[in-house]
Amino acid sequence: MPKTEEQFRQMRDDMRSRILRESSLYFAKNGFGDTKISDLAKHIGIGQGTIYLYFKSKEELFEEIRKNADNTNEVKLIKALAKLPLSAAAKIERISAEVIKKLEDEEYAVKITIYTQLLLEQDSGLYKSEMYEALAGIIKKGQKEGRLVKGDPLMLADLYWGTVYLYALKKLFIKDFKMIDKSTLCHLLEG
Amino acid sequence: MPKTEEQFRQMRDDMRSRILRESSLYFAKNGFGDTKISDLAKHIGIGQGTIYLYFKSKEELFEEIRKNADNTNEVKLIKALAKLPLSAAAKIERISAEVIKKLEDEEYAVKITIYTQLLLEQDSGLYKSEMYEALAGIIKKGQKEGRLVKGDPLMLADLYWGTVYLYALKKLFIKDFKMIDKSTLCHLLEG
Amino acid sequence: MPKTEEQFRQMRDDMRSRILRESSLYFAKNGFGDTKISDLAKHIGIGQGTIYLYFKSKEELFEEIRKNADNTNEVKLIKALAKLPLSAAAKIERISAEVIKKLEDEEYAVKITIYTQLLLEQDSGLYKSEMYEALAGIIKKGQKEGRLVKGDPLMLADLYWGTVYLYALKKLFIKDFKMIDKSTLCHLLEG
Amino acid sequence: MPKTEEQFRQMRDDMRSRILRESSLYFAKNGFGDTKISDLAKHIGIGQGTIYLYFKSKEELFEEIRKNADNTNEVKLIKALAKLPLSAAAKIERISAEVIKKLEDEEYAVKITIYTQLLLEQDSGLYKSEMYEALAGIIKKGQKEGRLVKGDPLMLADLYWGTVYLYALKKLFIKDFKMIDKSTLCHLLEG
DNA sequence: AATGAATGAGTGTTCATTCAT
DNA sequence: TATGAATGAACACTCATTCAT
Repeated sequence: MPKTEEQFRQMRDDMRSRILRESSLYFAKNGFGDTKISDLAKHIGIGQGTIYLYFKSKEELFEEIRKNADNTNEVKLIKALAKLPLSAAAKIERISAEVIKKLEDEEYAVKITIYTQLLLEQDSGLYKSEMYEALAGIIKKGQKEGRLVKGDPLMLADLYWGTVYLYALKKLFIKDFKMIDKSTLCHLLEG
Repeated sequence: MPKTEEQFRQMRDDMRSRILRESSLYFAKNGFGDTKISDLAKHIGIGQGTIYLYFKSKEELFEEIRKNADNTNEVKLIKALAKLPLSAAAKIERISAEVIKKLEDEEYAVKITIYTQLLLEQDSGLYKSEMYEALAGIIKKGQKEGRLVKGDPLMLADLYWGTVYLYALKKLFIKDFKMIDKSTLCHLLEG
Repeated sequence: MPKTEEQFRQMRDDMRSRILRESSLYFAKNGFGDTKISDLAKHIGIGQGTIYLYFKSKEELFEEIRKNADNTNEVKLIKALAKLPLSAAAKIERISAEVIKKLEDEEYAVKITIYTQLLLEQDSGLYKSEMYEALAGIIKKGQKEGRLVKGDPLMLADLYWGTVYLYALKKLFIKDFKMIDKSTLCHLLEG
Repeated sequence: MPKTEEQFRQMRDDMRSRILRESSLYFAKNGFGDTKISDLAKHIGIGQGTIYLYFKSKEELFEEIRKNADNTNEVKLIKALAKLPLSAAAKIERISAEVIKKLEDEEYAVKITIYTQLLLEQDSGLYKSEMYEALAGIIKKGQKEGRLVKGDPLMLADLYWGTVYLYALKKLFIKDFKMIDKSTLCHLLEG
């Protein structure tokens, strides 16, 4: 037994992450029903059986992917930003720059895609998400400062994140697409 | 039961339309792979076999739906509008008003959804669509008039229609959602 | 809809019974793990899918078969017999005649087989079965009458039914086997 | 680690025997199809791969077990006994005492179980077994001596060994079961 | 024409077997 | 030699499609 417990754990975690990562891309592009386990396994480059060593079923794998598609980092970023002594417009510029940069990474696009689709499927409305509310807070302040467009802050936040979702979709589906530029993204909220 | 030839034709056409209409909603919400014929039939309120009296296969039904999801009317509207002696801004306002009104109808939302997803799946890029090009034409003129935002007209058209797609999705998925208002939609293109 | 509700129910019940009957024979001969659904379906002469219209899973089908393998009729017979004004030896002769006659039917042999294997798998011992206890009651009386062999009545009942199980097995597995004759079966309990 | 050739051989033989012993118990209880190699390995307390160092396949392991379930010793015992100047009844008593004593050992019960099931699965009938024939020979003589029950000697031998199989099964499946006593076992054949 | 029970090709899942360590 | 993670052939199960009514 030349492997230490630690190395062993590492290998298992690596494989699990790999499956999650590759699967989320595949599911995001093809949907649940149109994704065959056999194709998925081939795409990842492992045997079908291997998937079942890490996940009980296709269903469970899918649920795990959805669970991982949280927005904790975005929320933290926005909340931290909100406290800084900057104009709302400047904050929105920072957020936009960050988001556009992150969208270069396909994994991030997948995360945005899955997260947004989750929100759509809960018919509770999109407005209960912390990410939306945090941005709405900044927008509200910006409107008082007079530099942002008028309108319900939550609806504007919704439009903003919706647009981000739009470009995440394009990232995933369209080869050689052109990313929205920062000024256009900011313009959604700016007067 | 001496029904006329005409009545027969009418009944067949009615059923065919009904299946197409209800199916397109179902496919738009659930995707192709996640839609079972048995569920679909139950949703429509007919037997599974009945679907096969009107369509050769699930695939053909889906293709028919995609074929119907054209944008001929939008293109006509925009092209007609383009020729009128109005400012680009006014034209965009007219288009926006029209689109927002049409989106009250779920069927229209389905059409927009399916059409956009079709474009996404062709990785040729979204920019070959006549609908996009027609709008881009108006934007180009508007930019010369100086009233619209700067930027590649085609990309701005893409943003515009993408946003429309976004609210079509919301219409389909979210009970009691609030539609984007005209001024916000116009603001996407206006300075 | 030319079928009445009643006819429809009848057809469903018939198919369900047919699957249960044929499956129990197949499972009894081959065991659960060695029985393939595809073989089973072929054996019954129906499609694989049909089995799943009536039973959720292979497991559930198996459980249903076990549930049906009760011994209610035997217990009733023995209890009724117990009350009659006959000698224990005569009663045992009647039971033996009945059992040997029933064993001509393969279905009965299957029932006995499955029932006995159920008892074996509960490691509670075989002695909690009503069928064993009812026979033990008759044996006890017979021992007082002096015509039966000595020994723990419950253990003798166990030997008796065990022997019946043995010949049920032979019925299922051996082509052209010779059934035990009544006098030999009775001799197990008679002095 | 300078182990001698002999020590190596010994270790290999020990492991092989251990796998055979534990597997035969497992197969006897669960059947071939219901026994998973992974469960079997866990039960034995070795890795799955280890089994394949000693046996080519699950099938071969099973065949090896069946091969070992011969009755050479019983046949020898009975044949030796047959020649002795004893009454048939005495011989049967000796056989019964021996069998009951051996059945204290679970391994012996496994052997009987597998051997009998082998006979059942050949639908050639149980009567071609040397063990059955050897006992039938003694029974035949006993009937002439007038001390044994009447009936076809081979069928009586069959009943006798079947009963032994019955108690082997109980030994394997039922915790705290009570073994048949010698007089009851002998009574099967005695008048 | 309309139905839904029946079918079997296709997909999800298991498990005997291999192989890197 | 011993291990158990990885594999893919084989099996359980689903669902698009057919067909008897």
